[in-house]
Parts: sequence; structure tokens; C-alpha cells
Amino acid sequence: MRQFVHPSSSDIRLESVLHALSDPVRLSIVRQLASEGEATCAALDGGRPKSSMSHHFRILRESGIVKTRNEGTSHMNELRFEDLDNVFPGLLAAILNAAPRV
Amino acid sequence: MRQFVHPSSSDIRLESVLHALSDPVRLSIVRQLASEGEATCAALDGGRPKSSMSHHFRILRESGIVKTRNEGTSHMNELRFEDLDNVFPGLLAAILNAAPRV
DNA sequence: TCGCTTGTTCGATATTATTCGAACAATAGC
DNA sequence: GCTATTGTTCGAATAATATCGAACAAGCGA
Repeated sequence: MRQFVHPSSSDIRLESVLHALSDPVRLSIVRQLASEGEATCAALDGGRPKSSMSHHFRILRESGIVKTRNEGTSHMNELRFEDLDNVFPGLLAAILNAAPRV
Repeated sequence: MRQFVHPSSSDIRLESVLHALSDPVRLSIVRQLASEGEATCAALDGGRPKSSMSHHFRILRESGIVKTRNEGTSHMNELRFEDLDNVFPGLLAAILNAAPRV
């Protein structure tokens, strides 16, 4: 497990952010990170295989939504809320504010 | 050309809206509609084939972002801004507020 | 009715995403 | 070093999207 790709704020693209959040699994991850502050990958799988979760975390990282840091053998994830809010003011707040609908 | 599928406000899903707007062509359409109020399909193709545009307008319609009405032989499109803002307050505004980046 | 214009629908292709098992990598602890 | 834990990467199968030509549909006007 090595270095992760974290785009700088200026490289965050709106389309990528929207695409990343258009997936129910990833949206769920983001909602949980928003309410819990930070969490490991394992804490956020909903019983899904590790490889699937790793894929989704990568999409979230590379779109600039999530920041991952190593913490022992596990990876701690947190939202890049400030970065996103600087680049796209109000966007993430509006998305998180939207009540999850079934 | 017949009736179009326009979901009611309560059927608009966040994932569908985000997915619809994650495409550059559709995002561009939405931006133009926001600045011009309404427009026909032809006015918004960027030299793209009609069938491609028709596809994108359908995605925008079925996700609840755009409302299309018949106007003679042409179709007039407008944003469902109020509907969207009621369901997801601030979302579309935040997206439109994001400066288009190259 | 015949054309003309505007879009939709169909069908086929190409690209991109998702999913997940299996193998691998890195760290911590014994 | 060995083992267990946590994720990543690889590879392949499946599914979803995008793109666009060609055919079709509907309204308008001569």
C-alpha cells in the first residue's frame, strides 16, 4: 500500500465529483464520512468485497472528495470538505443535505 | 414526437441528477438553459448529431432536470429549477455557480 | 399533398464502469 | 521470521453509456 493520488484543489473537476457521487455505494460512503468524521475502509463496506470497496475509494480519492492516510495497516478516510467547498461552494453541503431517499 | 417522461418532484433521485450532470455535454446544456431561460434542442447542439443530442435530452428529462414542451415542430426545453431546488435545496445553484473549468 | 424542418427511435459499435475472486503488499505483534 | 490484518492490484466477466447514421414521426407552409 503506497502513496495515493490526491488531486490538488485546482485539479478537482466538477464532472468527476458529480460522477463519483452518482454511485449509491460511494454516496453512502460520503454520507457516513460526513456524519462520523473519518473511518477506515473496512468500517464502511456494507459486507461488500474488499476489492469493490477499494475501487470506490479510489474513485472518491481521485475525484478529490476523500483524503486517505495510512494508519498502521489500515487506511483512514476523511472528506475534503473544505477543499471542495472552496472550489464548489455549497455543493457538498447541498448533496449531504439531501435526505437519502429509497 | 409524442409525450415525454417527466418524473414528478417526489420521484427525482439524487443519484440520477448527479449522474445526468456528470456528463460534459449535458452539463453544458444545463448551463446554457440557466443563462438563456429556455432553448430548443437544435439551439444547444454543439454541432453534434441530432440523435446524440436527443439521447442527452432524454437523460436530462428523465432525471427531472429539464422540462420539454412541444412548440410546433421544435421542442422547447427549460430547467426545472424550482422543482429541483425544492427537492435538493441549493444543489443546482451550487452546480451552476461552479465556474466551468477546462 | 408534397416538402421542409425538428426531433425521436432503432440498431450497431465502442468505450467505460462495476463487480469480485485471487494474488500481492505493507504493517504490527509475537 | 512468521502470521494475522488491512487494503491494493490484477484479470476477467458483466453491465451500462456514449456516439452516430439511417429510418421514422409530427407539425407547418406552399
